[in-house]
Amino acid sequence: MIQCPRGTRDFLPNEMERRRHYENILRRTAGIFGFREIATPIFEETELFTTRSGPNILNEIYSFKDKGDRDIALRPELTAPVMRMFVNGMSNEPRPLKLFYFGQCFRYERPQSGRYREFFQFGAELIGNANAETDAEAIALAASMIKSLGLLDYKIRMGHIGVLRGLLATAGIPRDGMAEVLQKLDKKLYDEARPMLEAAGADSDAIDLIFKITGTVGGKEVLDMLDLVPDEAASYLRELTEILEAMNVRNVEIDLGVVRGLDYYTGMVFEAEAPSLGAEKQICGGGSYSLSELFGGEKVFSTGFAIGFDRILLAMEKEGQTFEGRGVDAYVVPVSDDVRTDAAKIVSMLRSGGVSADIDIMRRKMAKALKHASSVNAKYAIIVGKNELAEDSVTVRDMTTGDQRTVRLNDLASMFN
RNA sequence: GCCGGGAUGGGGUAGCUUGGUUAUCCUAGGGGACUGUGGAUCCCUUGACUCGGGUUCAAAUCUCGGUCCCGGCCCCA
Repeated sequence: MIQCPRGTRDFLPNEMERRRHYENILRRTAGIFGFREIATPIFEETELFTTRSGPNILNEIYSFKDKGDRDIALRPELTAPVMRMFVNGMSNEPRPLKLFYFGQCFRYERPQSGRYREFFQFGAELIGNANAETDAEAIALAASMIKSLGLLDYKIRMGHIGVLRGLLATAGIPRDGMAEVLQKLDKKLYDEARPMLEAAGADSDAIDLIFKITGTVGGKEVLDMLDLVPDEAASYLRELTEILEAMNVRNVEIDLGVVRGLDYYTGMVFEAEAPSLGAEKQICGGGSYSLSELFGGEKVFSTGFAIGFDRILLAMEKEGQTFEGRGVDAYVVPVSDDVRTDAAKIVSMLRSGGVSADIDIMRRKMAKALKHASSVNAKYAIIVGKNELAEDSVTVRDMTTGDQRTVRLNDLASMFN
């Protein structure tokens, strides 16, 4: 038997219906915020991703030569493709551009809980400016999306990449040595970060300050600590916080230890996590960045984020949230073989009227057909028999209550509106 | 890349330690009992030992390797 390739999944009808349901909630929410959907190719020239993230990602992506000897890669994320699209064809559009996408991405990684080789991301990019309003809009959308799905246990943390970089630079940490330290600070592994900072020549006062600032998480009061390190980031975050409050986004914690893995983030960065997911708990990540110039365009500041759709669904499952699929509205049951043609006319009439309608095509006897209607969650069974047809009518059975009544064919479609 | 646990009909499982008849049970699918009324009951039926090698008279069971799944580490653009 042939299995799914490692790290991929089949989605059966029930699961697919559930996924579509939540996808559409996200689409609607993005639309409410004035974002418009786009789509880019599943595969791109490999160079797009190495330009963005460096040659090392080749180990982590699906890349290959096509028959024309082109270097091709399955997209591992969507920010780079969107920025490519922007540079190629949208750079003269009125700004800001507010774009969102939903699609699968591929990474060649060891699968585990909440991590697949084919996974789905829902994301948004706001292209055009680097200011607090832009960042607030992006965070507000992300927060609203998570909320609209109905996830209960999660938190959003917001920081500023400039604060930490500034602190580390002041402490004398060379730029190329920052990544490793930042990573430890992000996870709040101070015991591991301290020797690294000491080795780089930072004195203990500087280290204490770094730990204090990255270790405090909370509301606006956290910003007061920034007085210790005068920086434009402080006033920027104050402004951003104010706008978020005005937009009624109140569940965002300030955490100056938030670090995103990539260099191209320029200012605000944020993440959302669902604690129930354990190791792969991050469900959303983003920030403000500048990428377009890497792809040959002018330099334009953007803010974007991506939501891990599979993970957020997983988190909702862990919260015990269930999804009830919808069956058809009407299931047409011919009482006997000699009325099958009439039954076909009736199901066709219903469908023309926009009613989701199904019909027995297994040539089952009536009792079995009703049983089947029940097992596919039909709301009503439309029983087509000779007696009723003589009066241009059918019997409509409510499958939940068992109530039956006779309905004239002319009135049938309208009873579903 | 590293560590651990797994894989038995479509789904869920028993059997494995101690190799031995036709591989257990529940559920699901198809048909029937029921000639115009579902979810009940009964009967019939479909359908599985992850793959490959080894040990053995004999392997679901022991052994080695592959594949895939689950959990953790690393990483996470």
